[in-house]
Amino acid sequence: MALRYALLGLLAKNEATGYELTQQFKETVIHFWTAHHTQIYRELLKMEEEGLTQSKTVQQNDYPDKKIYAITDKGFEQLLEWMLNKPVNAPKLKDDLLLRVSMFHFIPTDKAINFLETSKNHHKMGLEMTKQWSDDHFPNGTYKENELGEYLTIEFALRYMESWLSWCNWAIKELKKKGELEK
Amino acid sequence: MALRYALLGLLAKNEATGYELTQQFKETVIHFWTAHHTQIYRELLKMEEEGLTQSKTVQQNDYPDKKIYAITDKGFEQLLEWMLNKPVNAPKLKDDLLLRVSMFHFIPTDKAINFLETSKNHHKMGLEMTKQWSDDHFPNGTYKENELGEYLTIEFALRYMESWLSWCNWAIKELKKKGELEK
DNA sequence: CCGGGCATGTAAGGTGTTACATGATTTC
DNA sequence: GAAATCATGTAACACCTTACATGCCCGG
Repeated sequence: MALRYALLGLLAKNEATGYELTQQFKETVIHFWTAHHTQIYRELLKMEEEGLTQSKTVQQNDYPDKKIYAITDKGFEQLLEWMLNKPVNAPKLKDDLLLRVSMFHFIPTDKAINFLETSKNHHKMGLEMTKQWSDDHFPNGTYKENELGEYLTIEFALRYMESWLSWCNWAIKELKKKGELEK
Repeated sequence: MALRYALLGLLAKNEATGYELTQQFKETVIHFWTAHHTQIYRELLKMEEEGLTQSKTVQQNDYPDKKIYAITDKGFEQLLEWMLNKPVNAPKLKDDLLLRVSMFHFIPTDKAINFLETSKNHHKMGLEMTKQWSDDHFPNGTYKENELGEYLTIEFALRYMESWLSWCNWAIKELKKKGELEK
């Protein structure tokens, strides 16, 4: 059900196509919620059936036709009802890399270090890009009224990645310490 | 497929029942992978069929019978094959609270602060419990050979929760600042 | 006497992933 | 000449969640 509210939240700010919503997911929502485009399109169809959104199809000459979705009053009501009155579920993480880390005692120390170095680079790039995005959208820490949510969650994402990197450096040090002892 | 490897990883350390594996998930794995007991039982059945585990049933007088699973050589081979040669998937987070935070501009500031205060308490308790667990299992930062993975991932969990708390305090301050301006 | 722990599971439904399909235009 | 972008979706399958079921023991 939560994907639905994520989409309604975005549509409450601006009408958009499924494609645009997918892009927005990749830019900002991905830091706390993941979804594929196939899932987004499916959910948009269901919401339209239930009267939470309304769409208009726009013909284009050079590109495929597009379908612009807008939230309805009923949709916004249900969004607020969920936000204010539904229980907050516990967060769920699925981290493939950490799962491997939890079994590092089964593999050679140098391979373990390798995994962490690769992951460190990914997170470094992610941090750089998110920082850039944040600077572009909130110059000097200023934000518009309807950007409060984004402003708060992007800061979360930045801190999360920084904390990841610092943990990663610590873990690499621990493994190198262990590697030295093995020689 | 990853749940399977999480279970094999635990079984490679100690044979265990589905129930015990569920407990272990709640204690340590939950910091980077979530699974319900129903999923765990089903996966154990499938793995047995494929010869990755072997089980023996133990009769008990006061409690229900239990089924103790052990990893097979084939199971351990496949675990290593996955660890070393399969691509590492991107991490996936689903955080209901952050999803709401991303829409805080739709609700009154005091309600938003309330959400954060509640969540802060949850994370505080989680941090306390995890700290306790960590101190019990790794006194003075010492760990046994086959505990390396747990040692590294528990440190991750501690840092994650600390970073969460510090973000939460920052966000509450931002909201209070905003609340003042609105008066 | 009620709730929680012990211990296992089935069944139904909801959510997520992967592969495929279309087809023009722009960029390397 | 190949790949990416725009834009939408279907179908099949894999995975996850929720509700239900059993039944005894122990502590408050």
